[in-house]
Amino acid sequence: MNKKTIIRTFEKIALYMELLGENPFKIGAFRKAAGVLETDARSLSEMDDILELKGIGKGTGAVIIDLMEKGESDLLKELEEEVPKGLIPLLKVPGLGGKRIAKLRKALGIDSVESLRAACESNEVSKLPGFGKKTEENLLHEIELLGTRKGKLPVWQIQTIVASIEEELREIPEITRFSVAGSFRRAEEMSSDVDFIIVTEEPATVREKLLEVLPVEETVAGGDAKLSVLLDMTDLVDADFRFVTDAQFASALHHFTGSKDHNVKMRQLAKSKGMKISEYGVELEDGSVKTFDTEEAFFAFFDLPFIPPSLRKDGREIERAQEIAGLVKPEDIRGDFHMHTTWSDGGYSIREMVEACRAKGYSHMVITDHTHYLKVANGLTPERLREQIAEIRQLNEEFDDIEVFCGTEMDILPDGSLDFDDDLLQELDFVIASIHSNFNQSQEQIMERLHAALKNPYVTMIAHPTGRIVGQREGYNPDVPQLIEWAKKYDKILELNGSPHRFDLATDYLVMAQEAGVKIAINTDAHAIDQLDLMDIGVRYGQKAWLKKETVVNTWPLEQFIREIIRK
DNA sequence: GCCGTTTTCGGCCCGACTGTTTTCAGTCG
Repeated sequence: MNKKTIIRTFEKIALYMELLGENPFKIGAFRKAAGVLETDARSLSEMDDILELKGIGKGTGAVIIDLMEKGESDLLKELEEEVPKGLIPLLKVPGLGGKRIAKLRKALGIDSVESLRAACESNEVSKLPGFGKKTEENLLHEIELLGTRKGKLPVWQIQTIVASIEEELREIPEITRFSVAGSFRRAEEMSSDVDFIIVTEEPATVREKLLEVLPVEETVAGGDAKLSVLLDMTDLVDADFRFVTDAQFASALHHFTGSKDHNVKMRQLAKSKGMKISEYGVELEDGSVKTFDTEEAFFAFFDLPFIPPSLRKDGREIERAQEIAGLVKPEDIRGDFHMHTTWSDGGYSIREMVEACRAKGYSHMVITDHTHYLKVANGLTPERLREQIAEIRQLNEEFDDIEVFCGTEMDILPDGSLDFDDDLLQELDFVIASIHSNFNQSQEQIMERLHAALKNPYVTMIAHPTGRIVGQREGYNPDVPQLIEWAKKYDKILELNGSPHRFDLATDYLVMAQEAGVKIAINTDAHAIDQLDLMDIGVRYGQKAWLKKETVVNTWPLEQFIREIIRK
């Protein structure tokens, strides 16, 4: 028996109870119990007090005992016998929740999507109390759409969508200010929708203009407080716009940034002090509503530091609030150590990249073009690299406000050898090693390749260590705990590639790496000037792993960087 | 079902919108 099984059992029980239209708080109790086990870092064998945990009581405890003693849960078995499996997909139909499903089943014997479709078509549903013609039509419509609607979209796709919506919002004069909220603002890897907070005195006008300028496929809901639409932007995506007054902005932004669990925890905290949080402000004991100029002021009102959106997750961030001051912040970053130029597959010259980094106020940077194995990227031969080194050294003389270091992003070849000899590597300041080929090798082969790079005394860092593309490609499946152990042993940096396509290493691995005492570099891997701006989202992603400022080598002052990182 | 320095009963975050009602239930986020 392992923890995962217990968690899954709780979730299944909750699901079946939902289909039965059970008391939502009872359902919530099982979900909460699952969450308690999920967030506890210990393995099952390390938890001798599992029945004592807050959130585990008589009912949930009995399930755990059942699972431990018999390997199965009587409660779940009973539920599985009682509830037809065909009902489960019905929860995916928008507009259908546990109560309505239970009613449909009781009144009409609905036990699957198909039987619901038939009942709608023969107009039986609209005859039920609480249901009507419109509901029946909507259900039929949603059943048709079932499965065609896209699930969550990866952050890099959401980023493009957000940018194009923001362009439209800027053009509407009735909007005084706005902000994206929701999971994108929290730097989540995947989002199921996009949320915007809009300050306006004329919500109806703004709503009509939005419906005009956006590629609206369907209007889900529209009132004076919000507009919900389905947009057709390369993919179909749900978008929510909330209209608030200027005074309500900070509270609304906090509320619609979430996460849900974070909000619940904040509201419980307020409640314990006799106050009530809503998206419009904080209702005090005397019934008056206090609003805030900024989210900072909102948190300060509850004696909390500003909790960055990326950290707003399961509510535990509120208990860990005193750690936040020591975490890496975008403004701590002093340099970017992974970028490409026209020498390989980048779009801008070295000089243009340097100017762009100067404009960002960086004190140092590393140019890291590809190496000759990567022919598709016009990788540098040893000769061209030596020419590039000369050019960088000369260019560096021109600037006294930034230090430009010579680097490379060297391929680790399929046979485990490196693309350049040590003689050449030792002429460089900073050597990145990375895998761009033969992802389908066995884990042993992949690890041999990584080990070869880590053992090399001239290698500084492993870039995008797993090779994943968020929401699209798994990568080459390295044994990451082993990789972290080696990085520590050979004193190498592991990258958090801040490009939203990658976010590599992922959060859980970053936590492991930091705990192991491994240094992390957050880089943009920019192939163009504007991509240098990805540092911001990269850092915010890193905050999800509670990366401390000192863990992230990009925050180190130039002198420390030279002393501890640059090869002489 | 779980919880409790006001509690072992009565709460459990809060509000918008839709469609059904004729004041509100259900769903959603």
